[in-house]
Amino acid sequence: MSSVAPTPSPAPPHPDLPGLHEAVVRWYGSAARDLPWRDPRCGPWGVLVSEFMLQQTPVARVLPVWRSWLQRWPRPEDLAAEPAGEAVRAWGRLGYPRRALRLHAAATEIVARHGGQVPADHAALLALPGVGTYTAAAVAVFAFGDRRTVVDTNIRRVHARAVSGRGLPSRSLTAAEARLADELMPADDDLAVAWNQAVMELGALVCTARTPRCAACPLFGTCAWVAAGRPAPEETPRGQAWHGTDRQVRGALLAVLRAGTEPVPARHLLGPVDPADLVHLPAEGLRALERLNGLDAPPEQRHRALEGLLADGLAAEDARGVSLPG
DNA sequence: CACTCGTGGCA
DNA sequence: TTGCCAAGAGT
Repeated sequence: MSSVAPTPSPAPPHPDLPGLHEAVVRWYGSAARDLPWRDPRCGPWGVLVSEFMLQQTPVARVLPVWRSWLQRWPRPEDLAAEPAGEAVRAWGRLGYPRRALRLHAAATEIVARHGGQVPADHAALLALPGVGTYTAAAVAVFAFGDRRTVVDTNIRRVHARAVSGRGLPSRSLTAAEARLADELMPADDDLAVAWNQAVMELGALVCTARTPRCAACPLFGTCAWVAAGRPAPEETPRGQAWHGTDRQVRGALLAVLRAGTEPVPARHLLGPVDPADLVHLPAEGLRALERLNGLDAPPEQRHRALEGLLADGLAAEDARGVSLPG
């Protein structure tokens, strides 16, 4: 037996995993926010709705919309029973309104294929429109208590700093990162759920992107990034263009469509609009039109933005009767 | 993999 | 004031 080559033992991801788990979960117990979708009585539908809304959107802006949404549509079948346009309108100013369309489509599919109940099965969750890697894992863990690795932007940042000693994670998720996240997971089911939730909260409240509050961090003493002298990030994230792009125009068009209670002719959206020509719109719609008129984007850009909206699934009836010219 | 898709608060 | 950033998904 002495001739057998020694099996290379994989390097441990962290010198003291139990200590790491204990420190972060304990911190969560004293510092976590009291969010309604964390209430055990919330249910899978409330969790699913929250995860859709929280995609690229801060908690503070989600809270009021989430409350009114669940009050109006307490079950998937309640949402599925209404036109997708109502979902877009109720989405308000959360941004990325395609999420509203996909949430409506997900509710429809939950009714059609899962008896109106949010599926507990991870593969079934992943198959729902608008549900990707993160959201499927989050719902499986936070709504159904699965032991599954959750990786979001907060968790990636905590891992990158506290464990890997880097200023920020890379732009896109690497295989090494995913493997590290797996290796850091507690073996115990309940502790794994708490770990996922706690690391995410730590990234959201303390280990923030721009000005981390290291003095308040439970990992300050063991953080690899602090130990390395808090080196600057290796790659800086790319900016998100807005001014002068059709993205800006798209937002203005959406504001008009949301506010309108009557069908809005497409020609009113494509060029400068005389508000006197649209007296049937409520005040909010008029203000949105004034904003649209104030944009410096050329008419061609407005055409492309409107066509982009329609291509995204804002069909005529969904968007209160918008029709293309001609 | 790089790119796009809204919106608003804050450093 | 301007740019960064936020519980991603789909292509």
